[in-house]
This record gives sequence, C-alpha cells and structure tokens, in this order.
Amino acid sequence: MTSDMIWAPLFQRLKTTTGADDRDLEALAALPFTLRTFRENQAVLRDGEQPSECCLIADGFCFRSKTIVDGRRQILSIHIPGDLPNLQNLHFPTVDHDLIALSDCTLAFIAHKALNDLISQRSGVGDMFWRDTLVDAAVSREWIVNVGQRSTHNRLAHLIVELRERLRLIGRVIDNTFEIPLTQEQFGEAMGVTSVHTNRILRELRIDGVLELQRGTVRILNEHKLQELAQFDGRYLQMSPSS
Amino acid sequence: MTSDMIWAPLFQRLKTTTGADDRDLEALAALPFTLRTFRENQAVLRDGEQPSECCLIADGFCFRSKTIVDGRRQILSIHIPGDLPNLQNLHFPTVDHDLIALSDCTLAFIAHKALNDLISQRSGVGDMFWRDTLVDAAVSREWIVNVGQRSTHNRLAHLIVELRERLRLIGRVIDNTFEIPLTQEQFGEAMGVTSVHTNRILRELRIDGVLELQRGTVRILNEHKLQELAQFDGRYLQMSPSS
DNA sequence: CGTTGGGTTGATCGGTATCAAATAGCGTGG
DNA sequence: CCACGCTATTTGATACCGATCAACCCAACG
Repeated sequence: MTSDMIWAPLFQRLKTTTGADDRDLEALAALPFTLRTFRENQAVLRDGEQPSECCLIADGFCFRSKTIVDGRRQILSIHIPGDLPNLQNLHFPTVDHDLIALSDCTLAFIAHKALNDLISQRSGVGDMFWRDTLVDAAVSREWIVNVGQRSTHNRLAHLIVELRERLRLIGRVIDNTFEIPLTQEQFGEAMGVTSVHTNRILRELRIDGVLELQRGTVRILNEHKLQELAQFDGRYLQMSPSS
Repeated sequence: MTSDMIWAPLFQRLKTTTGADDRDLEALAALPFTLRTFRENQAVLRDGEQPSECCLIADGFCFRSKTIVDGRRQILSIHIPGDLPNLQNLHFPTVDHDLIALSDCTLAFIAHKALNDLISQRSGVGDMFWRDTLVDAAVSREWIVNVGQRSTHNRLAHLIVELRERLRLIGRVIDNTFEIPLTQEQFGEAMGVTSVHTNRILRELRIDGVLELQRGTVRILNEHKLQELAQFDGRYLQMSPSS
C-alpha cells in the first residue's frame, strides 16, 4: 500500500466537502504515520483509553459503538476509508465509546504531537479538521432522527443511501452496487432494532425490488423506490464545497 | 442584562470543560454583539438559512430539531444559557435543521467576521470553539444511544440527568430542582415517543417517587432510583478540565 | 466432514402508537 | 371577577409493530 493510496480517500473527501487548500494537503501527506492492521471485530480503541495518536482508515471499515449496562449495543457511526474516527482525541484525551474494526482493516496512526505541530503552523489544517468533526456531528444528528422518528423501512433505506453517498465520494460505488460488510445484526444495532427484525425488513425490500443485501454487498435495484423510502436530504454531509 | 451576565454561563462552561485561558475569555468578552429576544416557539434559525452570525444563549432555552416529510419531528439537542448552538455555521454556511426557542429567550448574536478575526489572532479561541463542537457531537452520540437502545423509562431518566448536570454547571439547580420548560410532547420528541406515552412514563416515575415534573420544573425525589434508571456516565460531557 | 456464524422463518408477548375523550391550567377580554 | 378558548395533561380502549424465544437452514472453512 503506497502512501498515495493511504491519503487519497481523505483528500478526496476534504476537497469535496470543504474545498481544501493543496498546500495544506501536501503538508498533511508529509506527516509520519504508522500502519497497523486489525482483524474483523477487533477493537481499535476501547472506551476509556487515552490514545496518543489519531487514526486514518486506509483500508477497510470500522464503527463506533456504545454498550449499555444490560449488554445492548448501539452503533454510533460507520467509518470508511478516508475517515478520521478519533479526531476528538486531539482535544479530549479519553475516548467515550468503542471503535471496532468492521472488517479486516488497515489504519494509519498519526501522533497527536505531529498533528498539533502542523495545525499550529498551518491554521488551514486545523480548520479542515474542525470542519471534519462538524460533519461528523451533523451525521450523528441525522442518526438521531433516523432511530427516533423514521419507520424501520425508511430507517434502513436512509442508512443505505447515506452509506452509498459517502462511498460514492471515494469511488466505491459501481453500478449502484457497493460493499459494506455489515451483518444484519450490525445493521440492526445501527438502527436500534433486532437482527430478526432487520432480516424481515430486508426481505420486504428484496421482495419489493428495492435492494438486495448479500454478504456485505448492497445492490440497489430500484433507485426511485429507495429514494421514496429514504427521503434522503444529503445536505448534512456537506458534499459540495461551500454548500 | 449586563454584558457580564451574558458571558458568564459560557465562560463557566468553557473553564470547567476545557480549562480556558483567561486572556482568551477576555478577548471573547470584548467582542461586539447584538441582543435579540425570541418568543416561545419562535424560530431562531430555519433549515436552509445562511446566518452571518453565531448566537449565544444569554437567557432562556432553545432546541434544535428536524422535521421529516410525514410531519414527525425529532428534537436533536436542548440548549441552555451559555450554549453556542450554531457554531457550525462558522464553517458551513447553511443550517441543516431548525433552531427554535423553547421559552422566551434572549440571544446574543456575534458576527462571523468578528469571531473569525479573533480566532485568527488567538488560536486558543478557535481551539475552545472546536472543543465546544466536539462536546456537542459527543452529546449527539449519547442521544443516539438513548433513542436507539434504552427503554423509555431509562431514556427519560437519562435525559433528565443530562439536563441536570449541564444546568448544575451554570448554577441552575437548587435542592435537586431545576427549570427546563419542555412540555411532555417535547420530551417525547426528544426521546422518539409520543406525548401520551411520555405522560405515562412520567406518571410511573412520579408514583415510584423518582421525580416530579410540573410546568417545566423538574424535582428529583429519589436520587438513587434516578441513577439506577439513568445509568448515567457523564464523561461525554467533558465536565472536568483535561478529563 | 463437523463446526460455526450468519441468515431465515414461525409463534407469541409486550410495549407503544393511535384514536378518542375528559380534565386541568392559563391568558385574554368582557 | 367570570367566561371563554387555547393548550397541556391525563386516562382509556384498541391495534400493531417489533422483541423475544425457538428452531432450522445454509455456506464457509478448518
């Protein structure tokens, strides 16, 4: 894996969502990092840890989650290549949730010190990161709406469309088909329903010809029906510079 | 309302959660602002607007919300004096949700230009604001857990405790009693349940001697039972410097 | 092969929405 | 001061969504 491949998805995203300055990106790409690989289901960060580095997803997928006392688990966000899932630890030492590898994945770890030095030299880098955390927050708010108000069919459709839009930005959607290695149980944990119920919703969507999900591959069969269910307004993803 | 009263709750929060530098706070307090008052239920910002100012809640309460196509509304966050509910517009021009006055309230509007100038002069101010948005994001994640996984009793208890902790920080809790002018319907919209169901949960909590809610006044009757229900872990609020 | 983890289906139960109606509290104007 | 109207709260009856429990299927893999 070349350094180029590691930075490309992040740069793609930063350029599209925030109109990044090329010099800032060059400076970023010059930062030293350490690659580490994780296996499916392995914890990258655990609730309570105090990491001294931020990580960039170079390849594979991760998710944030919180587990409550009775053992129920909520997935808080899904992270794809190019995401920086723990930028918040630049400011707050302790992570307040788990970060877990959804698939085997490769993460680039960048020392807080190196990042902070760069940010103090180039304020544009800090601004980009701040914007990144703002989009992250906007996604979380949309997820509150998803689990709080939408019917489970709409909920699943919305989640699928969000993932597709984000994956499309990094070139991971081909023929309305994309890989997202979530099990039905994990889809359920992201939506606040059980895996059994997720299974039934998926069956209905399949029967209605909306979409198919097979071993982590989502295939959209009827874009119109999907949109109707998802009622997706992607502005919160900030996918055009200065939107 | 003196300038002191307007800034005090924000400074209280910034000092407690992020260990703010006094010079940064002085510089902040020197910023020009315009006071505007809003009536209960009046929109401060509407989805799609492009404000040129950020607002600070000087007095009263607001909430963020999103309304989906079928008319259902989700409350995304509740804002109390000292909160900066639209800092995100410093970076992204368009608001992607509504900001509505929960009670009659007074807001101080500070021009983006003035804020950006100050941030570029004093990077510590930018850092404080970034941290503020990070806490905001952490609260949103906790709300995802709340609506996604907790039983409605636990959900209400958790929401109550979160509000109490935040209000306590700005000196608004006396004898385990505090004002938060949410109707039962609005509690429901924050939790993803109907007002009828909220009413029934409240009745049970009242009968069990946990808490009382009357016209916007919450009185905690049994702290132990409340804690047991809420299972509240307040780390996400970052209420001690360098936690 | 046997084992295992995910997926699928069925039966039943409980929690919440929904619909409806009565009650209580509050602000306004007569 | 009272009458009125509006809104919030409260309660009841019923329907339905989704959880739970249980079983079985299936493909991947050691």
